[in-house]
Amino acid sequence: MSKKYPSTDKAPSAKRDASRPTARKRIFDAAAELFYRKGIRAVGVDAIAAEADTTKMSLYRNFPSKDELVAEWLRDHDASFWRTWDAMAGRHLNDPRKQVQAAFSLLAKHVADPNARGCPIANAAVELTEEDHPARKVIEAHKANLRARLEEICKRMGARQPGMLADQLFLLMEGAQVTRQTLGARGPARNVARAADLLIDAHLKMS
Amino acid sequence: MSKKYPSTDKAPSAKRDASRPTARKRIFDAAAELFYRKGIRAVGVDAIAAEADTTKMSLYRNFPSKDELVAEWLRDHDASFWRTWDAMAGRHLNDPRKQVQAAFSLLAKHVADPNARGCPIANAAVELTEEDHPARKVIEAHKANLRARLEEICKRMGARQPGMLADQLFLLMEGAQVTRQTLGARGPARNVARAADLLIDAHLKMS
DNA sequence: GCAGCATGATACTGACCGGTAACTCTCTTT
DNA sequence: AAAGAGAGTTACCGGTCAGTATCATGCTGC
Repeated sequence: MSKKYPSTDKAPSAKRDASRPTARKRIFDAAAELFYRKGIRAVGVDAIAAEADTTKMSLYRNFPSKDELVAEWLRDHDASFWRTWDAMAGRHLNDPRKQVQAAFSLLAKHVADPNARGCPIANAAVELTEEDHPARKVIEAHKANLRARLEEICKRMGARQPGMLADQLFLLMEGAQVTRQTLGARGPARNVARAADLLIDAHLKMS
Repeated sequence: MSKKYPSTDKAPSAKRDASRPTARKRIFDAAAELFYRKGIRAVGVDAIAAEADTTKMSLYRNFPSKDELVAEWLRDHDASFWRTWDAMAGRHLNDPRKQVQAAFSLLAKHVADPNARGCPIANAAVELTEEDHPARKVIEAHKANLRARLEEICKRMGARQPGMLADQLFLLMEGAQVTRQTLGARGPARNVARAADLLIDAHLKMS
């Protein structure tokens, strides 16, 4: 068995198929799925290539290194995160309170997903400890941006201490994502939206 | 060079020294430090042995496998966590509110430590995704225990919905630990104790 | 028809992974 | 004095890690 198919056999084919995504896309999608589900360090480039139904060579033709592939995955997640966020914000343009509630509602829905394993960017922060890893600046920029947008909304809600409220809402968000991975979908993460409401009320009553 | 020291050379020595900790202890301490600082998967058994100033063989004489060493490290952390917790609780035996405040004060102090990198048990939950990893039951037991103790205190504080308040305080704790790793010691984690106070006040006013 | 390009296949490097075998040394206990 | 236990040393195992070289294949635009 396995004698590198003599020429009589039909060629391996399945080469060019208009409906088939490019090797780059298949690799990227496979990497995203495996990194998220199993963790970054737990997934090797061979496993990614196999899952993408291609070879390591195609991976290295399309991405300079595994580390850069990881960074690219996180950049992609960052972009899609903000697309979702902006769409949500656009639906409640003049109601900052509704914006926060919608954000926490999205979070609650994500955390309830049976396949959820927290925030890929926060998880990467835990796994990738080298200071010069290309993913680190993506991580810091994303979280700083989220924190800034929260503060902006808190200001528009009229909070007396918008920075502090933003910090506290941020902690709830991050806590829900990581708790998903220890106590599951039916754990404390369920109550994250109600906690946010309570904190907002408390801050607005300070005015 | 390196010709397995002819008998003329003094023996490698440095063998038995009463003041020197046992190989087991040195290995355990080195593993704890490296796992916490660099991450579990980022640290190999060779690195642990080298840091402990011994060899891999001594590691495997004292621990059945790396996975078990990891689990043992987390069990040790769990035990010392509860020793600290119980000491704290003992200082405020009849004042549950002071107990929560003391717990969050300890958390705030830890998060401010320049070498802190979050909760080792929560970090392990992010890194170790295999369901049958021996560390997983340590993780789940520890976090479930923490959640239960919080609820007990919330009951004694007279909260109308002690389970919900416990969930929300739990989210703040976990959020502070993970945020330490993305936005640093001067990030949102600074305000975790004040958030807890606000949530408790809000819940107690429901009565 | 032909050039260019994306893809595939196979084999390889050197380093590291977790884990083991076999032997020596030294100190402690009896 | 003998025996045993703890520890150190060296060498090794098969497997996987990230990353590369080389050659063949097929599709597409000119």
